[in-house]
Amino acid sequence: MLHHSILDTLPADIREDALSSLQPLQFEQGKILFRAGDPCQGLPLVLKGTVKVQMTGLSGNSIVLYRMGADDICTLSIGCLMTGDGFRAEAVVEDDADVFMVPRGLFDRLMEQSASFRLGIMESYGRRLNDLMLLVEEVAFRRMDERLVHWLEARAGQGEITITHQELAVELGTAREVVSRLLKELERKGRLRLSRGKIEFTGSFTG
Amino acid sequence: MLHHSILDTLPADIREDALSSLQPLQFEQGKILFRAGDPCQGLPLVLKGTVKVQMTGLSGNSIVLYRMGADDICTLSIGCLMTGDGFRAEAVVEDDADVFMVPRGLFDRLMEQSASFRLGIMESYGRRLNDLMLLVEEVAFRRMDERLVHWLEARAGQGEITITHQELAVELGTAREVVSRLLKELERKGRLRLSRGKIEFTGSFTG
DNA sequence: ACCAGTCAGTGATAAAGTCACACAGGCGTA
DNA sequence: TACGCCTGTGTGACTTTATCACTGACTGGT
Repeated sequence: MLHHSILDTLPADIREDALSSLQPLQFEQGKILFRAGDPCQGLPLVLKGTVKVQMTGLSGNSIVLYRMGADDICTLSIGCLMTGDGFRAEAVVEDDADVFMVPRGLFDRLMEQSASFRLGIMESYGRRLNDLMLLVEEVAFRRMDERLVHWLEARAGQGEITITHQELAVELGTAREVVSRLLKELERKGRLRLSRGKIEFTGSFTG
Repeated sequence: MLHHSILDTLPADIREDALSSLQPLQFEQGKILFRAGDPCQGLPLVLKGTVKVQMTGLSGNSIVLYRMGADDICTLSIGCLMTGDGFRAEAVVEDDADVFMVPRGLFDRLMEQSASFRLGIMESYGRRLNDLMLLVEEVAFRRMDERLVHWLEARAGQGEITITHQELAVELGTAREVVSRLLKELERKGRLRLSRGKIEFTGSFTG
């Protein structure tokens, strides 16, 4: 259970070394893994749960940049770990999470000694860059109503979701009023039903 | 002159090995280093010149994601190199550029053998992630007139710049008409003078 | 001088962001 | 129970940005 696949392929001796110095840290939903400005304590390997990474602009508005799930690596931390700069984003635990915090020294050792570790890190970086590039494209050129419907469709499985309009606005990087109006429009069309802090999907939603 | 600082700090023997297998490639202004969909041939180390990386959305609109200058590394390529996926963006040479193309095998060897090379790669990745995060914030929350003025101010030193409204629109990820209108507004205020393919700044621009 | 291609300007309209405010639901306390 | 308080939602008015459609201006080649 408490296990991360980037450690799986390590040679046995190195893995022993790594695992012996790592304790899983537990974070409850809502906890902040790190805030903007915090120095980096180590490279978080997510074992379980989900964590969202969001940033707040000078305007005070926020936007979710990406999320991490089980087996993910918080690649963003590596840069901060190397340069000593503070984070520019914050990470919020969405579902109770277990995390290995890999300190700088161990990270350096693993990078030196394991080709598979290096590969895992490089792949993670690549994915993150890709995510961000796609996000830029989406924010710059896609229509908000489409983005909203797309976001909802990806989560409509359960029949309903618990989220406020404000939180949804941060997901999409827009204003609360815009979300309220677009949702109201969808309700008028009969695709969902709204109540305080909750969105219920009607059968016709995905269709 | 033809030199990249990530290779400087390599141990002498490794550096010999690397330099002996690398030929600088020359690209003229306007040349495409890679296009969306292209497979990755190697990791480009930029020795000289500047290269901009931009992507085109499904809508057909484009936006410049970041630029690379002398001593920069095209970190985006690493992910493609690892996974074998094609690029999702394209790289266009802005000022005549010289580039070392580091093939997969050499890259792996350098990552294995040199801590300073690893550090350089990690730092480059960190910077790129940061750039993209800031870009997301800018695109999502900043006003277009401010962004345009900011872009112009950063280049107003020469007194005039040669660029079309369409190219400027790609820089900012907006439509050509929007740029035309905002520029016209600035001209009315006396901050610059417009002519075909050129923008001249008046003394009052930066003030 | 003419033509084709590129570049720039602009009106009309739609989409999205901002500001201001009203009201509703839920919760604790007098 | 009644009152206030906080959070969440709805909406009008207005500004900014995006999109569509079209016009005309500049440039280089024949």
